[in-house]
Amino acid sequence: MNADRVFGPVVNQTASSLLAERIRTAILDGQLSEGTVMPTERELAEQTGLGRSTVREALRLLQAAGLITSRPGAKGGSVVQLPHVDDVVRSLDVFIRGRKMSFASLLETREAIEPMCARLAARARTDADLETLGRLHDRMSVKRIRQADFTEANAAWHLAIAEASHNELLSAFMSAIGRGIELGITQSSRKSAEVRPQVLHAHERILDAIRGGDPDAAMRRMLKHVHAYTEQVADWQLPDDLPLDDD
Amino acid sequence: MNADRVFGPVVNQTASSLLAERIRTAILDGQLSEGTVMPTERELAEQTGLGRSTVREALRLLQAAGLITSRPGAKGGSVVQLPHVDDVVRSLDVFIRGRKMSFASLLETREAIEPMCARLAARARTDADLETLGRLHDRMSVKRIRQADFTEANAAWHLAIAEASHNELLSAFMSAIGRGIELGITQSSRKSAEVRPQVLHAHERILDAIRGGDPDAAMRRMLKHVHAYTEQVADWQLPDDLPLDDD
DNA sequence: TCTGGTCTTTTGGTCTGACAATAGGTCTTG
DNA sequence: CAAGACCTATTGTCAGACCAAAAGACCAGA
Repeated sequence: MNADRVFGPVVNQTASSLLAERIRTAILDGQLSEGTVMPTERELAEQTGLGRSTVREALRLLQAAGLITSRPGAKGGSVVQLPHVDDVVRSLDVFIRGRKMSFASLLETREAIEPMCARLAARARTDADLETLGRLHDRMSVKRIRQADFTEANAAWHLAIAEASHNELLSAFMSAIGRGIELGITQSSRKSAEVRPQVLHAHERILDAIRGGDPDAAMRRMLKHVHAYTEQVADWQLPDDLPLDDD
Repeated sequence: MNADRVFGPVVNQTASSLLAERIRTAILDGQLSEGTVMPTERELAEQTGLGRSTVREALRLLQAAGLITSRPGAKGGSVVQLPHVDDVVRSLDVFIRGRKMSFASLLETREAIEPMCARLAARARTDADLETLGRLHDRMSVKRIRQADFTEANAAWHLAIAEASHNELLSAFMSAIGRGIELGITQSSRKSAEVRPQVLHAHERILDAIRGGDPDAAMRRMLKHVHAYTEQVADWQLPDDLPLDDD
């Protein structure tokens, strides 16, 4: 019998991370529900036998994960909360920027996610969703709109599609990559003004399918739309002068 | 003029979170590259004019985001590191579990992501990827395999597909939802043994397409596979007795 | 009665100084 | 020259103090 690699490395957790882990699992297992106010730091220190600063470091760990918020003052304290979309978006943003993920990877990911968003939106969209989408479409349709405004409204439109899917996970993914995509587009879109009519037309057709409750058409048209855009970007980036970053 | 709601809430950031934010942007902007050892806590305290405990809380905030690790001892200190896949997976896991996302949402998300993974894998797969996939497939093909082992190997196979796409973001997404999917499957798969031959056959056809470098076929077959599975699960859950959780 | 101050109390936020635990380097000694 | 003792720098933890903020009680004056 081979006895190599039987024992993994011993890590020696810190007290603060152990306490944070205990509280985290308590929250995720439902023992501490949203809105519950935790004991005061001094009480926690007493209960756990740790110092107050150690307890505070554990709370910072949880705060960074979006699982608690702390407020000073009477009736203050650390309040349990469910992780908000913003928290996961920030985490993904750090990952994307930290790993310097390529624009192409982001476009690939979008091409995977958005058609499904459109598909689900065609089923789950509410009247409020349709109203938001219509308003954003109008904002994009303004004649002689400035490029920055167009790009921003475009990003908002795509995000609104994701939210109309009423799948929190997919819309969180879209929020996370949307930022990077928008940034990449503004860097490589000096000639994108000429494709605006096509973009608007594609959006209209997608919106029609979603309004009409036709999941298959919505998905198909969205796939075509984002795929065309990906190809377009590849066209711009390959033949032209390559230095795109200008800040 | 209406003067209501002109002023939003004032937040009053803490010193520790401000410092953490400064360091975070320094890291993401590349001013602090991976492997850099930060100044000691006492130095940071002196440089910033803050107390050491405040500096430490800022470091815990960054540690939770996976941007630094700290080690005691001489030549120790806080070392800058890029966020690892595990960090973003943990964040997503907290989100999924905390928000109690439905099994259906996870399946929808998988249905969006995995076909694209298969598509990209058909282009980017290495020999090592193919070898891993083959080995996992063999593990699943063992006759009279126990259900738990089958489910686990199945999850590993799907994850390996995502990794073969060589798109870090997509494979991170798959890791994150894989856990929840596996859990949901074990809860609703008392009769899933009967579909094993179909699963194995679908996997073989997908693998063939990936080996042959046929992105369209790989994507199409994967879509069919996961979609069929989703329908299957819906069939199981609707007509049968509903109480599925047994722990 | 209502509005705005002022005090009190409770709580998180920060600072200081100390010691423990750890891990790398150095020196001693067989 | 190698094994172990010692040294030292650094994070981990603790205790105690004070500051800052927030909520409620109380009060004064229009």
